[in-house]
Amino acid sequence: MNNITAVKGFKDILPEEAHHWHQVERIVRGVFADFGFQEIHVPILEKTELFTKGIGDTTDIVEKEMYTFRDRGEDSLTLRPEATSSILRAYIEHSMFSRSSVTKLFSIGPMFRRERPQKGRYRQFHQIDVEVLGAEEPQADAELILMLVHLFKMVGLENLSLDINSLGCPECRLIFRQKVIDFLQDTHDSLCPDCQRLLVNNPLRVFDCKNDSCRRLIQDAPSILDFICEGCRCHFNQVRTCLDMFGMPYNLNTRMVRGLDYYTRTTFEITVPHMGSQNAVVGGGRYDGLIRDLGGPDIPGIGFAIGFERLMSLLQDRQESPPPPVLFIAALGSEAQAAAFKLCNRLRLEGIRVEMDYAGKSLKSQMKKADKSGSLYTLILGEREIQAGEGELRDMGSSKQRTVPLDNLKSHIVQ
RNA sequence: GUGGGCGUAGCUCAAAUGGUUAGAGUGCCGGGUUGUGGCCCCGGAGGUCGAGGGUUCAAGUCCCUUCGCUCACCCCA
Repeated sequence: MNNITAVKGFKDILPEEAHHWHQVERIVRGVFADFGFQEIHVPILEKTELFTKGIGDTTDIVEKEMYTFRDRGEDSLTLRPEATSSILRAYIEHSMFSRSSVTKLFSIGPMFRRERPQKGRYRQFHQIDVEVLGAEEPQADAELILMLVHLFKMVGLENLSLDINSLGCPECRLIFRQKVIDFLQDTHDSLCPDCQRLLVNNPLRVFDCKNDSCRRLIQDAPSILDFICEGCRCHFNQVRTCLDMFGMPYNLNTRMVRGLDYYTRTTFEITVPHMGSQNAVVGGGRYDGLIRDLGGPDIPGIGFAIGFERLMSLLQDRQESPPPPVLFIAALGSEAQAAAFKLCNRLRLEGIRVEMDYAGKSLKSQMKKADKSGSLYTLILGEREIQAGEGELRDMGSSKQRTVPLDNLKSHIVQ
């Protein structure tokens, strides 16, 4: 087998799976509509600069996971590793902030990260991305989380674990950052090599380490909530009050940090057990300085991304099959075949799902095919039936059969 | 980037210590049976045993190399 295969980590979504995706998308879009979100399509290719500025140039994503190349010797371009940067770029580029004070957007599409593929992790994967731009109020945070949980409920998932935290603003985070460095300095040598490196570049991410010995050290580390400024503390408390108002359970996880540098204040994550370290189905948070950093006005924002493949893997048990055809036409002989071909397509134009076999095989073979397709009815056409302008219509459920006129077939079919 | 597992038919897998023309189930194609289909029966097509090299009279099996897949670490959604 020396055939050309798909690129490593890039997956084909086969028809049955695509159908399941579509079902979930429909539900998701319905929820977004209820909450006043509008869809935006942005390109999958952007100037590299957008991501180094947005995500942060010391993050793993930017450092070693992006698909970056030169466009025929011109600009450095990158296949987007996440959607927020692109959406904000579009928001700024089209001055969408001047249309209304608050803009609610969603987008669904592929992202690209060159990591080693694994269960629940692909190099091309899909995200459902949601952004609220222009709302600083804690209500916006709570509302977004409410919608998220509602969304999961609507697709049939409940009792998932919601973690929330606040990362503070750049000012108070700087103070906390130093506290962490001070705290870990003494135990520096006991940290794993990765964390030793992180301590210099991005000390908060040491909290994310799965290494047991690092975790033990971190247990006694200071909590960020003890160091955030009055404004951030107040904001976060209001978010929590709102969540309580909705009766929404959550874990306060002061060790949760995010892998993208742009996050500020409220962050949240939905995880599911038994998914190893690929357990984050949703990640999100506030990014109040990002629009400004990308060259736009100083407008606050908050959003989240759902890992589509991970979401779908949780739904595996309750997937419906694509709808079967309503009618299968089995034709015998070339004359009947020709008539069936015409009839088949005429009915399709009238909005009925019809299938037939063009190969002109034996009746048995065609009946087998009809049965396999799961069609509700089968119409049997022979030369004799064509002459008479009628056909044998069989109800596949009851096995009852009757002769029906071809020009009025539709009225005999109960869809 | 690091580590483990696995590559035999479209799919799921067999083939004891190396030993004749590499098998089964399922799916596909055809035929028989049947109340024109489901169940059952018969037949057919489909494999360079991932690739390359080595050991041997003899390699799917042993050794080396390589490629691919997969799982975990890492990271993230």
